[in-house]
Amino acid sequence: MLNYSSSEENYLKAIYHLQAETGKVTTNALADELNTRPASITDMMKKLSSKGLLNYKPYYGFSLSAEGRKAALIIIRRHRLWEFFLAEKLGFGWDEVHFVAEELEHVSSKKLIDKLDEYLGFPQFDPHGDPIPNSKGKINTTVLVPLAELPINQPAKVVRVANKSTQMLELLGDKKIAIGSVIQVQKRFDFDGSLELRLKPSLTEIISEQLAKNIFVQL
Amino acid sequence: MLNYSSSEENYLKAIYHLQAETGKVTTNALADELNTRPASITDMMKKLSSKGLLNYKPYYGFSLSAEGRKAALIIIRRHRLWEFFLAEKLGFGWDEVHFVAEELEHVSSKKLIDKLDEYLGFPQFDPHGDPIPNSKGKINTTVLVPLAELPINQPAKVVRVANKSTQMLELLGDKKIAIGSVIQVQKRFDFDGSLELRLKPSLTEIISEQLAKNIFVQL
DNA sequence: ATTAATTTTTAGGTTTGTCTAAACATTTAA
DNA sequence: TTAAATGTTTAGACAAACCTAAAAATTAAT
Repeated sequence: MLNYSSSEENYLKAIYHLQAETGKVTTNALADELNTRPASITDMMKKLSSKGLLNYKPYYGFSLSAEGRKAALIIIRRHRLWEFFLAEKLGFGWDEVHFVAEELEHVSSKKLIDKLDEYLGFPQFDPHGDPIPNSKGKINTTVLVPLAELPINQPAKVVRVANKSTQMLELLGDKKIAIGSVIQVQKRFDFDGSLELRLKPSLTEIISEQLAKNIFVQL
Repeated sequence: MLNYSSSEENYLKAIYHLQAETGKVTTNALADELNTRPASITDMMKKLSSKGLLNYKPYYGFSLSAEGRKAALIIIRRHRLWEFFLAEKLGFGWDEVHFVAEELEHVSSKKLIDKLDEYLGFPQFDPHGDPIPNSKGKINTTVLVPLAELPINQPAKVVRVANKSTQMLELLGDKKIAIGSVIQVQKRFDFDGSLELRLKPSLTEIISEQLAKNIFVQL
């Protein structure tokens, strides 16, 4: 198993995420995601493609090779296992785990990660509901329904939140929405896409369309 | 609290250890400890002294400032807490923990380390018996007796091993010596300094002087 | 007390990962 | 369908952390 620098790992991860979320990976989108300049992206793309981790032709965009994808999933595995550890064992809030896991994910010992996985009881999802790849880099990719698209009066369970910002997680806390919450959409306001949710028989909340797009449910 | 690069942290730690073990810190000794060239040491000494972490005058050697010492102890704290975690919670062997902790120690979140400390039950010693500094950087410095200097027939408990190499830990495993073992020196062979130890009424072992110098006991 | 050996520092390079500014391609709009 | 806007790449610099080779300072030996 090869070893990559922290920078290389961050690029691989960012490419994977952009590919999964928006379908296409462009120089500017990556620069934006990684808070770097487009020129730095071009440089790193050359490097990673020379290592066979991605397919790249100038001006034609890029995508992860099979090897690059696998490397990205290993890094994502580390990240999510550490997030689980921080939340479950050390009592971190789900809005705090991401930042610390960004550092821990670059510790590269495979044995460490596999032992940690075992110690944690082979968890399937991180605290935000994202699936944790297994030690071979295989990931469970169930397609989930964004709350914004849930039919009226159809009960469903919150299983994932897509945005990890403190701001969003604070808002969710305020609305009493967490992973596992069972929700029903009582009304959809077409004007702005906002939703009236029923959380418990006696508890309803109004949420914006923007928030609803970041909450994923399972029927 | 300031933040240092992994390299800076490794230098601080190495200086601390050399200072504690041999009393003096020279350019060559440090280069040796860190597997770098003397020229690199000089470069970094300039950098660290300009940051106020050590006292340095060309050709006059160097020593940690109060701030540098505190920084070093924070890094050592992280290292030893991770070692404890790896051994205690993940089931790593004591010969495996050092290497992985070398990476984990550079993750800089103070909250992470303090929560980890709490989770582990505020351990006082790492798996090799080295004391773990507290969150303020204070370290317990009991002076211990090397087994090589233990009087004949005086029972004592093994509390620390100074060398962390796989080779030494393998040898200790073979001789059935571990932290906590109660030992008596039955005979000292002046020719080569080797010792005949009594581990249990029915178990004696011969060890070299070199090994005996790396084992520390408490009466 | 010179000379020799050793240690430390300086001078000048290299690699990695970043940057700015300018050039080049592609896409969009008039 | 050419011009403008946008997106991407190249060219050249820079800082961090390392290196080699040579110079300078210190220490040891005759």
